[in-house]
Amino acid sequence: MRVSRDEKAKSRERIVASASRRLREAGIDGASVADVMRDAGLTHGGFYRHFADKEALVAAAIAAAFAEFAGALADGVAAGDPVAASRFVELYLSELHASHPEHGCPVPATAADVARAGDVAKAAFGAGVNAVIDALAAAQKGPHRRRKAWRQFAMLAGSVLIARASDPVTAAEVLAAARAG
Amino acid sequence: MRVSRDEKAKSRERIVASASRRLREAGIDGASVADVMRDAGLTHGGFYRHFADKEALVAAAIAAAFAEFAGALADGVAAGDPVAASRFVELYLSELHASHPEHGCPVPATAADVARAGDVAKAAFGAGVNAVIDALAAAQKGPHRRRKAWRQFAMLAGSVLIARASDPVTAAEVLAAARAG
DNA sequence: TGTACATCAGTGAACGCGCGTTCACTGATGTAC
DNA sequence: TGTACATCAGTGAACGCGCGTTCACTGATGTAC
Repeated sequence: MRVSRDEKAKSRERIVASASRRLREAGIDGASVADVMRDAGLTHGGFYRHFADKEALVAAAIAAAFAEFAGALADGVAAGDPVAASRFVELYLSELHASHPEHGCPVPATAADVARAGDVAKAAFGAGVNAVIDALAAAQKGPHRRRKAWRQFAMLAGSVLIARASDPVTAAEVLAAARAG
Repeated sequence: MRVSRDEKAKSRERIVASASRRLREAGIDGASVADVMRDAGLTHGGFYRHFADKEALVAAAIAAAFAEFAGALADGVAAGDPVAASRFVELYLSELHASHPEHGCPVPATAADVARAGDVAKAAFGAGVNAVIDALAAAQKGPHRRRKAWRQFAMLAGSVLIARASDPVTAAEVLAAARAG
């Protein structure tokens, strides 16, 4: 049942896309190899034709999640468009984003897991978050744009993180406070 | 081998303290019942004389972690002492805190896990984070103190979260940016 | 206060389960001539 | 271009392992008289 090189590349893409979703939704432990492969339309045994081990998949999935997120962000806030920037903040702090980690920012969804993972995953995460900051720094004004971008982004990610882990009343309060900033 | 009511209460305290440390260090899945009980000087079989299931332990451990953290914070920043408040920020953003989640703030350490847990854990988390905000709001100035406290705390927690999940260079950058804020 | 008995905190073996990973196998793809 | 053979993507069963939870048992504690 060997498939062509093209088919293999497409399989790999589906595996990584599936892992990137499941990772954000269920965490590293919750995204089992069998589940990820099933989502990709494959059985679990073939996994090791694509990745050396689960850690390699996690690193690829983190990179893919950031590429998707930072890519959309860079398109939106390109050239310092202030309307796009404020729309990004609004969307980031929305109930929709808070309740759908699987399609959202990788930072609140995966950072705690990555903090306990190996250097390969941390390198992928660091590169990804730097790309986000690059895009956000372009939308800042005045000096110290990059520092400002870090602080703003940390505030956004922290707010969504707290909202997701709290009861509904507290979740609404932290998101409203962040929107007012 | 029955022990006295006093001894049982002490056992429970040791179990919760051990769980609160392990939870922050290794996450919910990483803090196994057997490990927690071993840390408390007991064997795993007796666990169910203290808790209905692991979820109940997690909720108790979250409450304990916040009580320890918010208690220390409230002592420090009581009566709006500005020196204590700035020392809190400095300590929160320190390398020491970033590299020792097991003795640190429960938010960056446990929020992503709690977001995937049940309502009991979320209620404990929400109550805990509200206590932190109560203490921090007292140290803010001007109107909208509570909103400001939420934004500041989200920025702090987000920064430590990102630092822990990143390569060392990125980690140092995000903490430095937050300190400059 | 003393005695007899019921309670139950803690022990350690056992359970079913899902995990990451390995392996023999299949048969279409890719390659050498 | 056509043929013979090696490669290897994907399948599905199997592995060892650690997990949360259950259970029979022990013997000191707590209680009823």
